[in-house]
Amino acid sequence: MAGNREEGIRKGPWKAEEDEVLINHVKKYGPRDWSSIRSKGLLQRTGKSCRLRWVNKLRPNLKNGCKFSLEEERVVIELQAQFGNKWARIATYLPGRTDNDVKNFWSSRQKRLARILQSPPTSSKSQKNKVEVSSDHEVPSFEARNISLSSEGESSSTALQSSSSGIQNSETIKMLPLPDLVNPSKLFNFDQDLTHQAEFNTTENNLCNGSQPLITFPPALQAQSDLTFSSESRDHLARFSDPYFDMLSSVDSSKLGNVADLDFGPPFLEPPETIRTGVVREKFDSEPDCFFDDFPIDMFDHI
DNA sequence: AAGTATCTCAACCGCGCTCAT
DNA sequence: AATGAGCGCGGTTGAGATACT
Repeated sequence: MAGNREEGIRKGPWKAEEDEVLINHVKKYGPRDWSSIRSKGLLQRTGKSCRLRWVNKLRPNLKNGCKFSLEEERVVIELQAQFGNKWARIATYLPGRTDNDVKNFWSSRQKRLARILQSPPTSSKSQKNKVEVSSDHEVPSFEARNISLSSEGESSSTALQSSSSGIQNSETIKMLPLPDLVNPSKLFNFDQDLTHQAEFNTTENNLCNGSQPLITFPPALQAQSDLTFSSESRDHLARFSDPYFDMLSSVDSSKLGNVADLDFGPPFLEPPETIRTGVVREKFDSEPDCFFDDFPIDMFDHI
């Protein structure tokens, strides 16, 4: 009876003895014929389970228990934007990482982002960044406890920074309609959307011409919101849209305490004037644990 | 110190593809 | 050509660890 056959299958955490049997099998026959392990009576595990265990845990040269480096994060972000959720493919670019590792990394990153966008303000400190809404959509407040600053910024990031610093006050920026941001299906590609659907015009004309929007979105996204921001707000928006500016990952707070000494790479080598001299940098030094606290209040007034 | 929230990781499940029969 | 087994992949879940209040 099939039920009896299924009953013999072990599930759950692997024991050391099972690992040993699996390793011996691979030594003998190579990483294949997974189903034969059970049919030979070596293990009461499905072939699938055996393969998974080997690929994710027992395979040589795995970086088990080792957090993703900034470089690895950068690669994942870049390749995810390029390939989508092709974790196995992305993992091939990261020696020692499995598709499961990449998948877990991305998943927790997205969860953090989702929570940041959805969680209500919990303190008087975060109240100042509370989003005022006039629509009937439920709108998240913006709060983040951690930021991560990739040391691998690219020229696009630098371009964004310098672009932003050139914007004059009261320019109009087309933004992704908020309801789409709140929609979970969109939410999980939020940073990707901003990064890849927005086109940032960095021409000299636009840097100097305050009447033109510097951030333009594809026509499909331009329909709804015309938002007006101060130049400071736009600086932050540009950082938001930088694929290598990962505000969501943890960073050593002790290092942030002396942020001036850190090497942030290109995005921070030429920070916008507001960051170099203004209140943003000052706050950043003193209160590194709340990214959105750095945003001027006016930036969300129109959402 | 205790309770709660969040994160990380390992493992399972279902689907689809490939290949042998 | 049809079928089924084996495999690979992406999505999801749950347990334990850690951080926060």
